Amino acid sequence: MLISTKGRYALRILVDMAEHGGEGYMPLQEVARRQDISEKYLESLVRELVKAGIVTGQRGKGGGYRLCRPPTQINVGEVLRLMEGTLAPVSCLSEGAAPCDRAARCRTLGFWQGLDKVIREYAAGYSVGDMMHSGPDGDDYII
Amino acid sequence: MLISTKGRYALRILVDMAEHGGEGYMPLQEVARRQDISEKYLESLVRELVKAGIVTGQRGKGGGYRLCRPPTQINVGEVLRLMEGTLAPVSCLSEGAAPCDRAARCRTLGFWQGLDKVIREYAAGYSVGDMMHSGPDGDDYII
DNA sequence: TATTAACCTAGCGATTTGATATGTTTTACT
DNA sequence: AGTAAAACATATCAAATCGCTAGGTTAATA
Repeated sequence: MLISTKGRYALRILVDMAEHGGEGYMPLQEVARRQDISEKYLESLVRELVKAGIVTGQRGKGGGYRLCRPPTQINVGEVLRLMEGTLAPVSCLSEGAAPCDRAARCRTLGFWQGLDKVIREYAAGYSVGDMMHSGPDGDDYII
Repeated sequence: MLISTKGRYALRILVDMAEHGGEGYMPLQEVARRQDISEKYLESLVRELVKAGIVTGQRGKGGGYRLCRPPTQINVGEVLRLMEGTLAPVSCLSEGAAPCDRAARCRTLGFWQGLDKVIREYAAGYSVGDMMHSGPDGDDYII
């Protein structure tokens, strides 16, 4: 499985905030209730989004989180790479991985590089804004 | 990470056998030495390939394994799905996964379905035969 | 009969996953 | 001033998975 709950939940949080958040801050409790995910677990995920400058938090009563950018400016690949550490399908293509000493004569490397490319390109072409009015079967996804 | 050593090693075994195997059977020891992978670990992987009818084994002296089909007839997606259980990027798209009750209103599902599709289509277009004379950077991969 | 190699089963340390628990600090409202 | 709400922080943990290793048994050949 390429993507764990970290990446999946992070996207659901962001889309939820994009859909239901207005001008002000949205408490995580509301997101957790709507998305039916443990609030405490979401907290740990959102903290990463804060560190990365994707959302920002406001403490205290009336506080919560909100997106730092318009949803169309939040790229899905960026979010997934942040939450999962990498989007590479195999470890030898991870960012910062030690270069494999078999690389020059590896018969499978070309395949993995190609796969990595299609994944990265697909994700790069998708934003949180694209997801906002999306349903199953890509009914509004046009490349 | 989408693919573990199971999938990666299985492909290396198959390409190795395609390249170095002639008419007869090739002992796994040779593959392990050339590929620098523990023979015992390879055994457990090859057994799955045997069960799936991709390679066949011959016991005893002079025995070993050989491909059941020409390399161009062995699809990479098939091998990876076998070894990894699924090629789906997220659990809700795995073969035989319980359908998610949020599916109808899930904003992220369309994205995942699209990603699943590009991965499946890419892998479906690649065979072990394609890998045989391949190097890094997809120098011989043409869609 | 000895050797070779596939076949089989069990287990195991390390890591990751998916949380839960228990707080502390900041802010706004009354 | 006091209280409630919410972000922020740290530790812990059970379960699963990964990447092997160990120690055999069975079948075929020379």
